[in-house]
Amino acid sequence: MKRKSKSQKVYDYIEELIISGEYKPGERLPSEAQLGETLKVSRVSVRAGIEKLSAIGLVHKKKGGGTYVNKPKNDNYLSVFTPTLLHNTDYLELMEIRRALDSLSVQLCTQNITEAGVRKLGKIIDRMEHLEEDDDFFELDKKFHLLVSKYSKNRFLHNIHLIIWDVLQKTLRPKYTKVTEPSAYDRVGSHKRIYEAIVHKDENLARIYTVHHLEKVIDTFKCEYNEAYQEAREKNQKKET
Amino acid sequence: MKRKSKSQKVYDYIEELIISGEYKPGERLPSEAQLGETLKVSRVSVRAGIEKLSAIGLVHKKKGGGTYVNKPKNDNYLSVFTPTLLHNTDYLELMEIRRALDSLSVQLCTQNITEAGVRKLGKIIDRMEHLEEDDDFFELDKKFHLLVSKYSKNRFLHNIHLIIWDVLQKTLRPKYTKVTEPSAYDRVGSHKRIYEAIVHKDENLARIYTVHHLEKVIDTFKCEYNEAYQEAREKNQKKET
DNA sequence: GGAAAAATGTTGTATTATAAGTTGTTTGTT
DNA sequence: AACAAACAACTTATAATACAACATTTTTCC
Repeated sequence: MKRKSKSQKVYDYIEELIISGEYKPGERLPSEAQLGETLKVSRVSVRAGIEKLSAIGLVHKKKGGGTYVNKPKNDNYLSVFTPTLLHNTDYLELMEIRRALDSLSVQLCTQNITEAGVRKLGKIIDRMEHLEEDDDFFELDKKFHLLVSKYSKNRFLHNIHLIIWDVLQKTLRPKYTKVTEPSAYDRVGSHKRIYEAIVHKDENLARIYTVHHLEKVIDTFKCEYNEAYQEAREKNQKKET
Repeated sequence: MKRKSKSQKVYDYIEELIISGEYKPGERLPSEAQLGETLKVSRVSVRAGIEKLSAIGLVHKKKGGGTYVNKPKNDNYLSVFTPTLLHNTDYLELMEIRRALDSLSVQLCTQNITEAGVRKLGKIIDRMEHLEEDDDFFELDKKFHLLVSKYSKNRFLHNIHLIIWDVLQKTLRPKYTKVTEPSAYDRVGSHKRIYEAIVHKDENLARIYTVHHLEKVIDTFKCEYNEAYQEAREKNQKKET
């Protein structure tokens, strides 16, 4: 099953090191030749991989200079949601956007959802209520909101949600349970309230519950935020030049 | 000033032909060798250019098969806003998203804007009011809303707006004046009302005016929409297989 | 006619070579 | 010592060629 191409191997390798913070914004990557040696692939494959990274705005190349990790401020706009940039404040910004977009998508969803769609949502709620380990809740949370956005029948909206959740999965997953643990009960109830509003075709109520739900998540995160922020500062101070 | 790289040349060339509809979704591109011959560049450069197109999800490659233009349904999610897909209904969907995002950004903008920012917005309003030719209104419209989103101090939000306006510029610019012509007076007034609400730090009013503004644009477009839809249908019928 | 096999076309990777830009060092002059 | 020019080393950009891996089309054979 190792059907991964060489260029993809390079791509994944570098992406991983950027996301993990091994390569920091502004820093220069090893030369193509070096990377090729490290990964045991030819320079052609290295270039192909880096080309992709540069296309989505994770890095940029300077002829004769080298390849550099992009800083957040660069608005090569395809990097709207490059995973690297998601720390603390960034996460809050993202949730603000979700508050706006989710309330729209739940509204449209209530208008357009089919009976089959309602059944699918119901199943997710059901699984949320009968959950043993906490590990799976992220998946269910994701599925629920993506299903809602799907039945909004707005393709762009759905795609944006796909991106957002992909980013959340990559960056937040590890600390997710921690973040939402205090409201372990509410998180199921929040979703159930939204679901029932959709069932009753009450788009206004669904929207209100969605906003409430997200504001609760934001609040919960803000409590953790101070901790995380402190940790980050300490870490940075250690590595200060 | 011909600082365009070979790979960029390839990228632009293919992108243009895809956007213009020369290469249609599902269609196979000429082989790398052929493209190289056409553009007088080596296969390496062709591959680099296509690599980028593939990274942002405009095309996909099949080893041994060829390179194909992606269909809209493919949710290789970086192609959220690939210009090609913007026709009629898509435009309405996009405006729905704007209604949600612009009301958020104008709200945040009102909270966070600086005095210098207010002055910049004022200048744009001023130029809107003293406009001779219609040609420039799109630029002013764009600048106004991007400035608002910039002062929302939410980087993701701003980036999404950058994408949206880039798409609008590429796809809608030609027929823009036509679409908004009926409301030639209102379009200045709409923006001015928003601006003044921002000046008076009334975020709620600013939000309401923004929603009104966008709903007006949507309505105006819906009138044109029927015409455009008819044209599209006729065109499709001609090319029916 | 249908299936197997061969031929052809296409992308993926490797190798080698050269051009062109960047950076740091050395050298030479004052 | 200070400064500038020249140089060397490194890096990305492009090119040309070759072959591998996979896909499609054509031919061959039964």
